[in-house]
Amino acid sequence: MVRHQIMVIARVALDCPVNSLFDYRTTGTLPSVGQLVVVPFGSRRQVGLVLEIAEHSEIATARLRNVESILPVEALPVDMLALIRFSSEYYQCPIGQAAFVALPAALRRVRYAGPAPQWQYVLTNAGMAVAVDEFPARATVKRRLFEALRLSPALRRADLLAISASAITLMESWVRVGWVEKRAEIFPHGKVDFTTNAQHDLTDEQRTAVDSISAGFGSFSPWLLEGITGSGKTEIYFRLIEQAAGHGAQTLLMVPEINLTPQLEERFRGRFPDLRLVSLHSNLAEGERCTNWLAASSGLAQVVIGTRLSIFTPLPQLGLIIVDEEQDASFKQQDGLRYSARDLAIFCARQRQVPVVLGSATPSLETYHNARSRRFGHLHLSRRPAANRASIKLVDVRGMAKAQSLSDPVLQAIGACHARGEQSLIFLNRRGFAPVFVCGACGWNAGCSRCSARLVWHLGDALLRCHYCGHEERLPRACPCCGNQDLKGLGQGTQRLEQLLGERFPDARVLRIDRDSTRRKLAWHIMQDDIRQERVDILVGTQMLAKGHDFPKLTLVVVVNPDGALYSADFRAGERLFQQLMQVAGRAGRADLPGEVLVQTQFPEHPLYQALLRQDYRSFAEELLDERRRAVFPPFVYQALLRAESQSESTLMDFLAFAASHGALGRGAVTLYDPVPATIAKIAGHHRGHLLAQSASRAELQRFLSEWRPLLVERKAGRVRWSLDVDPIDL
DNA sequence: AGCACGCCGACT
DNA sequence: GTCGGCGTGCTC
Repeated sequence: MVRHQIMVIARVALDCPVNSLFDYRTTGTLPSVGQLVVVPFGSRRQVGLVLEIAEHSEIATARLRNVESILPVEALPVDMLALIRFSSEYYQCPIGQAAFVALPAALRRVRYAGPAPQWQYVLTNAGMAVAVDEFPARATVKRRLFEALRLSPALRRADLLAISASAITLMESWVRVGWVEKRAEIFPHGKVDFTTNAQHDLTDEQRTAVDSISAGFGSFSPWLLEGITGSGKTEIYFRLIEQAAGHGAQTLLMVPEINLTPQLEERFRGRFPDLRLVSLHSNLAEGERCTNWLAASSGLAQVVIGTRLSIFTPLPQLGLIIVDEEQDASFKQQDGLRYSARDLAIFCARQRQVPVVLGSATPSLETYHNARSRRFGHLHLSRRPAANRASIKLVDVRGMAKAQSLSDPVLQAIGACHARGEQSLIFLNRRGFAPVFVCGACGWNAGCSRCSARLVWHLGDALLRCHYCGHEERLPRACPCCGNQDLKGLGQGTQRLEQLLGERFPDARVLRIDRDSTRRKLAWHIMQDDIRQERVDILVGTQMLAKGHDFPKLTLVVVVNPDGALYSADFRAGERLFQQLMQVAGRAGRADLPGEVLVQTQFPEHPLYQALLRQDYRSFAEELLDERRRAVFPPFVYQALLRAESQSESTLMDFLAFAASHGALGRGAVTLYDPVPATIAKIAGHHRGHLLAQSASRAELQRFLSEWRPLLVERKAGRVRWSLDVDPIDL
């Protein structure tokens, strides 16, 4: 008698850009949904995620191959699988690629054998007996490392790297001589910090916020927590986390920048040395990230601090999600699975029935609108006490000679600040010496041959550099167009400001901080230390100085001509400018010193600046919302952007025209606009273009996209790289 | 994404 | 005559 053999099929998501699962036969131990398996795929073996178990397959039996093995990791819980499915559908990304955004790289290795221990270094009794003076005075790394060991109960790999790249080798040699013991532990104990550990009383507003949010523990409740720098948001987070942990619940705290996690982590550990905290961000070593992820997914970690990717951490006891600086653009992934971690946080909170807190001084209009229309609760923290709040002033530079980049009032303020022995920060979002290099005779200006962008003059090695493709060329001596030798740089870059300030204030120590000056490994780290140790008087820098860094002696912030954004093509430019200016203003005068912010502008009467003067984001946000409602822009409409690029302009335009010809799929509920060239129409020889789809209904837009995308995938005519960006934040 | 198969230019 | 360019198509 022929026994009918029941076949069990595992349907597996694999990291390849095909929006379907792959069927495999199973032998031996049956994998379960959510488990990671090793499967043969083409000529390779790959790790896949089992998403379904079935008894039949559409694929001919002869073509089916076997699941090779099951990785020694717990299966992903169903809510994580649901999140993966949702983000794949919503962001129009193949399921396999969505699945693997979630996993630490170590778990994607076919050879994964189990969790690697995470080492911590602790001084032994023998080590304690060593005096720092036994090291030669010039052995600075040795001294610093040893000092760090004595001051801290335990050092992790990451701590060592922060001290020096060679610290690990050094530490291992101390392990061998018996000064240091190496332990495998996941949760380092915080060094108790009595300054932050002091239980300061909450203000009434803070108390209200904590009580309102914690009343919603155990149910979905979204909150906007609005409050400027220094208004005490972090304290509210801490109290909530403490309460959640008290109930045995885990908290996910998301922050925008990798650089800010160690700072917050330190502070948190100091405050709650006994809470088990892990951090998750892409700067962690592969092993460490995996360990931390496992600690979170096992429920062991009570708190996870991380960047956007931490939204994909399975948290079995999740009780609270906090998104700090929710308006920050870094919560939106800009390639592959183009997710918004903030929006997914709201999805997760609903799915898991937990509160989600969106904290911001200057909320995104999307969030602000949600709060205003009562979909979100709205909590407000007043400004910090007037005594140490930065005052903002506008400096009208209309009619000022163009060449003069810093106005007299600004120079005076910098001088006065320096005279008081305090630090100032000059903020200019332009690297290099001069952004335009022109011929005085014929008007020729240096452009990039591969991009539709101007070359920027950089001092030092006397180069013209393209900020988009990295192309560099020598500074020409004569105009390549007319031979004239009268070539000059127009406009201001950070290098030119640095030079100017150096000449103007010869006794001040000027430090420039931008991507160029911090390119070297650890350079930025060292510079931050120099600033804190007051070895610097005047800082000149770009964006990167705006965020989070707390320099107590910094009391003056100057913003040089940020007017460009006022009349930008991007409808979000104004919103972003205000947010950025408030953020920069937050750098001035913390601690006990009053701060001052000067904004040099040609449009002092512009409503944005007028609202800024009053430090009144709300009235400005109201105005912007009104504008958006009238112009039918987000958040009153939903958008998806098709981004495409090709070496051939005509191939690009053909593709976009093809894409644009399917407007009928929208059934009248979706508008497809005409294809347009991107702001920078060509980068590194690739022409770039966009096509915007828009609808008043999120569901209609989704339905449209799910029918539209397969048509675009099908079409193969010429080399076009393209992607869909759902809820784009820059057009 | 990789990787293999498949048809057209410059080389030992 | 081949080596190799990347165009196209497939992976259960």
